[in-house]
Amino acid sequence: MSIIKELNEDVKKLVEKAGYQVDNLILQPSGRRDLGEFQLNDAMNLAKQYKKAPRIIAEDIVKFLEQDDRFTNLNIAGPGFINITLTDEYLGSLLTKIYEDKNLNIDKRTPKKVVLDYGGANVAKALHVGHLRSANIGEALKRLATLLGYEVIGDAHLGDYGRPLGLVVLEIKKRYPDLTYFDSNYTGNFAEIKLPITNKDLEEIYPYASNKSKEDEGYLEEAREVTFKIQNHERGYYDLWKKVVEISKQDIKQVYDLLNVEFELWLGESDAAEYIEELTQIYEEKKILKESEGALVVEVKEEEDTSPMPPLLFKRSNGTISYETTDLATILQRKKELNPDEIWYCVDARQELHFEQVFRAARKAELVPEQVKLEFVGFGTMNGTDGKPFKTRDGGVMSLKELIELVEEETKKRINEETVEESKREGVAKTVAISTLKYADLLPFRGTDYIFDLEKFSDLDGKTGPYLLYSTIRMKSLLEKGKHLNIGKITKFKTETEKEIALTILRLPVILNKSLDSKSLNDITEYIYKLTSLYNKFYADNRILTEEDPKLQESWLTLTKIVYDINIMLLDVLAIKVPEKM
RNA sequence: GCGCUCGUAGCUCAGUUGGAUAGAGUGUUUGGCUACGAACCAAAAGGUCAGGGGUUCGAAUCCCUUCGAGCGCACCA
Repeated sequence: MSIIKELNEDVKKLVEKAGYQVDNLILQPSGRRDLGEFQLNDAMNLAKQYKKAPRIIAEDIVKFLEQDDRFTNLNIAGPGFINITLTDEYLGSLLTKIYEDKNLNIDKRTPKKVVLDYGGANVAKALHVGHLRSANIGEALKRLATLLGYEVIGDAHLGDYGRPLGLVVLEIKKRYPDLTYFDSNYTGNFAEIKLPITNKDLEEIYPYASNKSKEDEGYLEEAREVTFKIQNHERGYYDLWKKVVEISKQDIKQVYDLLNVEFELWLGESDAAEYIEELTQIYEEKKILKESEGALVVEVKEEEDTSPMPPLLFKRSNGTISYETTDLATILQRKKELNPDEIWYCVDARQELHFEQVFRAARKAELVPEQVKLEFVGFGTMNGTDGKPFKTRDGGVMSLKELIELVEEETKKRINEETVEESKREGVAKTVAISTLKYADLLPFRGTDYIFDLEKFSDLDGKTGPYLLYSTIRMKSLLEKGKHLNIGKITKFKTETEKEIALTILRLPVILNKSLDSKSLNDITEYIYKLTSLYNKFYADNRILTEEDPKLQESWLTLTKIVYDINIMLLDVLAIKVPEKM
């Protein structure tokens, strides 16, 4: 348990001694720092319950708080706010403990096994700016949950099934009709046959085929047939598709590597497809499937629904499998192979209805036990400055690779040539560019749409990734220059800024848990900026290495180390790498 | 039509189970390197929290309503 939580418990006991019962007591940072460091609002809430004036209750509580020598400057303000300040000695001792053991500043949770579905990559399509959010949020959530004690298995859940692949294979057939893959008399092993196609070709072929299918009904019908053939493992078609997936996967992985996104599993929709037969059997046995307009559906509408709730499309009238069904099969697969306590889906908010249907259909067939939580973690859409989904000037969608390169051009210009040796400059420019993108992307609340402004994303000053990297590197540099000096105890504070830093450090456990509760990273991105900017103010106002008071100097160095360690830890949670120098 | 998410400074966004005087960044104006790294620090200016009503000690936050925006509503994924 964190030391700040222990302090909360102690205060709670004192309140109980005063004769009042509080369920969940939390010392909040005071909104009036001129009156105290923390505020306790419970007197107002207790007033109704105990039918007493809130100020009387506050006075009763303060009487007991006054007996504890860890507190000072206790006062009551307004309707009954109790302001509490910690003595310098006590505050310093708390920080010293945190320096000695980081775990005293984290509240771990009861372990759980979670499967996290994120990324959103589709085969034969380049990752574009719209894929940034799922990758960043998913990866950071995974790391955060792991830090707080969960076992999290990230799955890329590759979009490697369905009509898009049918379209790609069809178009390849049109362009290369003589490929061995299309020779039904071939008896050898298709896996050994080379495909004269690169990932670049695929990225061109898919949009072409997709557009053509919208204009040409016959072409679309052919694509449906090819999709059907692939889904039924027809020789040649199935093997060609496998090959296409392999080529595409390698390219996708490269981009995720750049973003520091690492999946534990690289399963795809097609892997879940192996469970479709078993899935169908379950639904048939439980008599859940219904025929409707030639298709098989699952009714998921409930009595109390006020919103539209169409049935889940299990099998299309043409015999192909819909993505609703592969998502159900994936749940079955995860239950059988991983048996998680929870499954989280980090996907675009526009898919909410789809997942509601899937979750209901899964419950209906009891694919997972009742207590297994299925959670939709939707994020807002990335729009352009015109408020519509982001497009480049020529109307296309900007690929992630292009975006990274654009920002990299900016970071290259700013590299300090005196500290970074030439051979490392390119790598540093890339690391800094990625930090810019990731931090800007994680800054807004997860659920709301936000504007993708290239200028904002290439901004390197102010509340940005580079600010955090620069400041953290500067702390490290300071610690290295002062490594011969004493470090380890915080016994003195000289200014309010230092106390502010100390109090901010103590908020960490609450921030981490709040962030995991809301499954949004903006609490963490705001927090790390707050902590860092406070430190930078302190840094600008004081000369640590030449300070003559040895106790003050040790306190300052110790404080620096704690802030540095928190930054390193939180940047790692956000999957942002810190270069040695920049 | 039904439903979901929203509307906060010129712009982009925060805002704690409802808490005291609504905050950041950016932009504008201005000051600070012979300095532990200036991708930094400091100061000024900038608000009818979309409008109206309600709940209460207290509302940007909860409820109702009007206006406005984006998104979703089975054989695409």
